Amino acid sequence: MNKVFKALSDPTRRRVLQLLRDRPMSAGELAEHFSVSKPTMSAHFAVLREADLVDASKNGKSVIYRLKLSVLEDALLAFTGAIGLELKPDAAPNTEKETS
Amino acid sequence: MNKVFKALSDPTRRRVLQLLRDRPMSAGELAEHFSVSKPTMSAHFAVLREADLVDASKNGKSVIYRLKLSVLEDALLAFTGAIGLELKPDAAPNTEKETS
DNA sequence: CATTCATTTAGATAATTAGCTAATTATCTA
DNA sequence: TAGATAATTAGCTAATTATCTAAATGAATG
Repeated sequence: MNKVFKALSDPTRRRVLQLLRDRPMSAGELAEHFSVSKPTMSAHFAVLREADLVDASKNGKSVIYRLKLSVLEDALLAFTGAIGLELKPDAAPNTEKETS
Repeated sequence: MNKVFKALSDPTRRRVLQLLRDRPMSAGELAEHFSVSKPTMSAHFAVLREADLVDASKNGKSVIYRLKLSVLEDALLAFTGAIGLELKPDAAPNTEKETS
């Protein structure tokens, strides 16, 4: 859980997660949304992978990142639960486009 | 919101919030729960104040810290909302002892 | 098979952070 | 008013972080 919160402490990384909410995206595609260098973005992706918040899979020349929503949800619920902030899952509709 | 997430990125500070969930506590009382020096704890309190996650009030020689649950809740809901993680407030039962 | 394209690794740097001890400030009490 | 007590500020260090450019890796394609 610590790694998740560390990962969330940077606005660039939070925004990456937000972008991945709609659909999986390649590293380069994600990087286009930010004004920092590719290697810097690559380092941010590594932090997100390390926290298990995203999944990376290679597709040809690209690396596709996917949001692991459940990991985020679990960490947030664990924390809010411990704090006495009873947010609870809302059988949450997922906005992502269907892959099937 | 960035300051809130920065504040939450340290386990000591998350634990402080957790302790304050039960009741307001003085700086010294809080510090007893940790194995770091008082000045270090004081710095952590400053970060939490800066993020508006706690309220500090002087009472004689002591400084009493209180959790500002709503600020935490707002930040978390703003983020989870943006991410498409529809946690929602649960009319949360507050464990804190009544002050009235 | 040499080139191009996508991404990551290496290596450097500046800024931030968490930690410490010592000193200061503010308040209470004998 | 002279301690004693609670907390913060000052000043320091070591570790981590976000950033960069240049180089390396891996995969597709002429």
